[in-house]
Amino acid sequence: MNKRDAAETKARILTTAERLFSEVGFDKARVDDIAKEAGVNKALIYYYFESKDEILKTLFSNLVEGAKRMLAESVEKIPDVLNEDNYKALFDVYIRFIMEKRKILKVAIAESVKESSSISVVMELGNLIINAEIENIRKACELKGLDYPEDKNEMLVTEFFTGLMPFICFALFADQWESYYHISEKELCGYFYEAFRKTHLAAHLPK
Amino acid sequence: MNKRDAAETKARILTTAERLFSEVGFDKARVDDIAKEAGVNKALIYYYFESKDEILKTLFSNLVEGAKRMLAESVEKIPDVLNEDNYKALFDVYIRFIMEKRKILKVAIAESVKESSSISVVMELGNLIINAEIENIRKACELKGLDYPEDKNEMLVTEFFTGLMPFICFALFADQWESYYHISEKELCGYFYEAFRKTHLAAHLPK
Amino acid sequence: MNKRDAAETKARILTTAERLFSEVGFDKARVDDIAKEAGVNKALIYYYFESKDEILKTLFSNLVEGAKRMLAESVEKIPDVLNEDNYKALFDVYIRFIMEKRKILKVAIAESVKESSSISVVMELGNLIINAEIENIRKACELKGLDYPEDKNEMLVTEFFTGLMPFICFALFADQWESYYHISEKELCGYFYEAFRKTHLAAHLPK
Amino acid sequence: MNKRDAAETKARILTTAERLFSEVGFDKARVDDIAKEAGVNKALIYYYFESKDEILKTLFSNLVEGAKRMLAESVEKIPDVLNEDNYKALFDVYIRFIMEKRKILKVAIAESVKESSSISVVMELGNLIINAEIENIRKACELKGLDYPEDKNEMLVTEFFTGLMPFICFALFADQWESYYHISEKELCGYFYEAFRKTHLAAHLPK
DNA sequence: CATGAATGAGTCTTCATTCAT
DNA sequence: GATGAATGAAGACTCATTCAT
Repeated sequence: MNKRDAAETKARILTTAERLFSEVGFDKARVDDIAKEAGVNKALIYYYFESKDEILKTLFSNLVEGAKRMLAESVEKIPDVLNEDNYKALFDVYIRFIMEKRKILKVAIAESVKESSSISVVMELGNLIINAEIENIRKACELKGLDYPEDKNEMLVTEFFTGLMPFICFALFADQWESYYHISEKELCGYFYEAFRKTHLAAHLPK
Repeated sequence: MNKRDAAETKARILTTAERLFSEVGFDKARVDDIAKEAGVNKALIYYYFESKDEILKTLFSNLVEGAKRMLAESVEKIPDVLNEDNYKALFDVYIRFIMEKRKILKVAIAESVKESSSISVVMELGNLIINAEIENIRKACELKGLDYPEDKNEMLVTEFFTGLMPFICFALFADQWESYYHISEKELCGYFYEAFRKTHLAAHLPK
Repeated sequence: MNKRDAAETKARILTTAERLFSEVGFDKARVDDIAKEAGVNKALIYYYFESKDEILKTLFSNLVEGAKRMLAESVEKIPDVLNEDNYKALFDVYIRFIMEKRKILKVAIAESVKESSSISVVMELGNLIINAEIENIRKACELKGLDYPEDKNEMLVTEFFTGLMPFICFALFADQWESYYHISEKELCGYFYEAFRKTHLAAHLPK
Repeated sequence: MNKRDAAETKARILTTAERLFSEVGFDKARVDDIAKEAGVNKALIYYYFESKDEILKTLFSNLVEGAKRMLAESVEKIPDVLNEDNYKALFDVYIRFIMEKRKILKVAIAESVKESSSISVVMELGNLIINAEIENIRKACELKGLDYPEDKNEMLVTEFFTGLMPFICFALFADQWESYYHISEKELCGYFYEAFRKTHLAAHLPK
């Protein structure tokens, strides 16, 4: 096999692992099943990864890298986030990102909640995103000549718990919500934007 | 041993299981360890519970029962939730509940995120709480002679994703937050109230 | 099962492990096979022993204990070892001990030769035996009014490499020798005593 | 690569395997590690050797060939072994050989002790050496006009268990002995010669 | 109620060996 | 000769659960 194929094989292992981890949880996912469903020999998994743990770490660091890329792109494209159209554009970028990563996000939440995970991915990822967001807001305020809220801590808390977390929870529970309340993803997403706009955006706008 | 002790033993098993489940996750928690740390013989656990799964189910249904009790009490004590003082009182009730149950909530989230859990506890619990909340708001609007928002779906989405989820995530990540950002639980809680008030309450109040 | 049986089970595991370790070597011996041949469930082995390694350690410490007991008894029963009849009696005690322990001795040698084994059992066991032997000689010299050899190091070397090692190697290779040179164990043992007497005892006797 | 390099590669594999086998034992030594430490691709090992077993066999047959060479040379150079100076010279030849081969000797002993090894290297090597030795003695007796001991079996036993085995055990345990009793290799070797001379040579000399 | 002993079905990981290029 | 990728067959250890007393 040439390098192209080798990379593809490794990627297939990662994708399969991600799916299985999210479906049954990291601990219950069997390396045997990853191998079977990825169509590779089990030992090959250990040729590419040191352990089941390392697969997870790789997935997590891919997630963080993805977030960094997403943030860099969005900061470039969307200038004034306090303008409502732009806000919607940013919302869409986030939603797309979060829905694309929903599988690994489920795993990230489940694992981050455990005591062992010293610095959990969720904290790492969260810190990244809320700081970017705060920077967005700072720049928008500057642009608009608005007062920039001075309390960094309060901003962090606001962005994390009432900004980011609703998003992540949306990724976590959108599908269950849809079947529980018999509503389509599109509708749900619409409602969610409304809810988010009225609560989170509102808090950022000048009264 | 008399019934007093038996009940106490069973409770000790549950408390220990809850702690271990939250510390390492349900799947990684070992019945052996529950036994050891609860100071009972492993076989005794199987005398009281059919299986490890049943322990979890018991914990989950205790959680739901607790939520029902909390909601019933709060509805009784706090009439107009759109009044800010009352809102703070309700916030405190919720925070106390959620922080008291943080351990089992971690497990609930981790398990609910899996595909297997057909009707996840989080959806069940969420449904309970957001409906109570909506009823609270309805009554407050009635009391105040305000227009009651007609779109039930939007309210549900709002309450779940921007109301309840921040709370639950607070329970999930408060401790990690504290050590990550070097801030005390009390301060964090203060910031969280501010954030919550500015986003969520704001959305409910007439402009 | 009562304590009698439990102890018996544990002993059966040890005996079977000892046999398998000596037959195929520690590394190639399978825990599965120990279980099967001891007639116990594999998991039970891990109920009694932490690991395959711990089984080996137990066997080794039993060997050392056995040696201590043997030495204590022989020192009590046999006073003047430089008297030839007594020397033969001591030889018989050693031969019996070494042949009884030949299985675990094979494992001990094979493992002690590896670099990992910081303080190898063979050194530990050897030290025990050669010091006892030196003490025997010292007492015999005293009894007889003979000069006691003053160089401790030379005595240690002599006892270890030309006293103990031939014995241990006898335990290691007696069976192979018998089939290679078509000679019975009894004959071989007779020749070995002669050889030992002429070399080792001779060196201790006054010229 | 030309033949020079190929031979050198093969030799490097053998040397590395010998070292690893002696350090951790044949069974625990991994072909992967041999490859890595020899700086060759793992598959290349299988180009030169049929299997891991064949590597060991090659090492063992090299050992036997080396022994034959050593014996042939010593028989040529050293005529009367019962003369003490010559005896010392022979001792030195043996010691040099045995110390040079100590690594593979450790493996040989560890493997020979197992039941599987039908005709163990140690028996083969031993037979070679003790027969040469007996022939040495026979010639020396003839030369000196001494009676040559008639019992072949007793001679074999003597040479093997009290002559060869102390030497081999010296190779096996010299390093452990040095660190255990805090003594240099040179000192140890001196003591060993004394011990050997007083026990083994003594038995061969006319009283 | 309580316990020490026992078990079946996993579950991760390893490793000698081979294949394709 | 040389190599990266791939594989089958194990192997140590685990764990929820049950049994006998």
